[in-house]
Amino acid sequence: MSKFRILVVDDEESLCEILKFNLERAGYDVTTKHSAESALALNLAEFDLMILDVMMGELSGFGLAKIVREREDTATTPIIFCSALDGENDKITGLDIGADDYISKPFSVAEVLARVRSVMRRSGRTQQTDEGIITYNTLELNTMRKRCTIAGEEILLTRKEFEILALLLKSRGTILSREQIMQYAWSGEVVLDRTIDVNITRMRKKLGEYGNNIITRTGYGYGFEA
Amino acid sequence: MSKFRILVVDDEESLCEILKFNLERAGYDVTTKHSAESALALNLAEFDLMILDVMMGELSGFGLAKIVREREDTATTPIIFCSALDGENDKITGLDIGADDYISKPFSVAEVLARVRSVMRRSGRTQQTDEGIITYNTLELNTMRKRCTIAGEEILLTRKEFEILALLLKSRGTILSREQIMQYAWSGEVVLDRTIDVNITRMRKKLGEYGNNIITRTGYGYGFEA
DNA sequence: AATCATTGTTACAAAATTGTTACAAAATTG
DNA sequence: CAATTTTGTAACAATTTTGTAACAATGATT
Repeated sequence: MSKFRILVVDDEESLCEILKFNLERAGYDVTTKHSAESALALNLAEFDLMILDVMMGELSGFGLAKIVREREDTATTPIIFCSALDGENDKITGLDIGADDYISKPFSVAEVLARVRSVMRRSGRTQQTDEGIITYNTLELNTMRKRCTIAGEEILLTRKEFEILALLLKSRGTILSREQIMQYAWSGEVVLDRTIDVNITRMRKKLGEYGNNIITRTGYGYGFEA
Repeated sequence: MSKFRILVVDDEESLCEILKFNLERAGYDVTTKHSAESALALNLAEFDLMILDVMMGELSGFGLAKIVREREDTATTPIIFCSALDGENDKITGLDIGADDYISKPFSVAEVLARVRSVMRRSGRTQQTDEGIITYNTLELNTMRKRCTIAGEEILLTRKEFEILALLLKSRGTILSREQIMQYAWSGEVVLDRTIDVNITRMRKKLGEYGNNIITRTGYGYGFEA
């Protein structure tokens, strides 16, 4: 399993450690640096996401970000900025979004994780099928091995369940009609609508918390949402 | 065609930097100012869009907006307000002045980009959907997700409500007869006229302020207006 | 064959939605 | 302004849609 690699650049050492600890626990591969300059010594192209402090030594987070953007091999790497609290910046906290994002200190671990997930989702990196792996947070579907894991723990899904989940995850954010789901997971074979419902129910149970991510839009169908 | 020029006026320096960084990356030409007074020193007519903070020093964003509206050469420049206050009163004042959009802090970069795109679309008189998303100010209908949001906040619409609203928004500015609405949202199925009225009522309630945009033309039908 | 996991179907309960009606309010018309 | 038409909307009823347990059918495995 290829983990997502995150680079954290912040001059506050303790903050780096906290982020590293928590992000690693969430299944990410984390590298920390305490200055923009030392970060530049790394092969930046290998990171999937960067979390940069805005206020840092000579070269600020923005400065580093500009360099990252200019390099062809890192031009599209998502960046999350964070900056120290100064009262006014307090206003900018909260919200979960995508693309490049902004977090102001102090922030909660949950907040950072939410941002990271969100950015990952937006950038489509979670969908890269390099190795046929689809992930959402700690939920992982390996389409080659036909295996599903949550935080490394294997969840035994049956074939139909796996196919449906794979489709829902790949189409994350869109509501799929039962027709569409049937077309994909049953390859055109015709079964009753209710069969899909039943399979959804069975899957939700197995997925625990993640089961709640499978949403129902009455009258339309099902979808997978954050 | 030259780049789209955006003026950002906000006393929060870090926020300006973030907006500038991201908007520039999105291909816009961005100028930032930290007070309404310093913004007035610029040739305002050269901007295609302004993003103004409401709360700022002596001359507020509203004050600046009024001046912009009064000047003949900037009277039609689109304005997006942002503010930490999200009271209804603020919102109304802003929209009365002729703001094209309103974002309340905290907001995400993605949100701002979405609004900017939306304003550009409208000013370019190309109303319509990109990627199945229909917007009007902060009201957004995502036809893939079958989701309706107002300033990012989800509004739960039922299927019929969603279909009707989608039709009204797509046909913004035209009055649609109940026949037409029925044809679209009920796919030809026949129900009483009054059923549409009831669905309109239900929707208006859910949409809060935007409910007022759904207008009644006695004897004709309904429409969505600015 | 016996056992087991998977899958589809069915039936019923629960939830959500939609439609209808009745009366009040508003708009229009004579 | 009174009469009439049209619309707003609360309340209720009907219908549709979904959740899910239970069971049956299928096919794989021992």
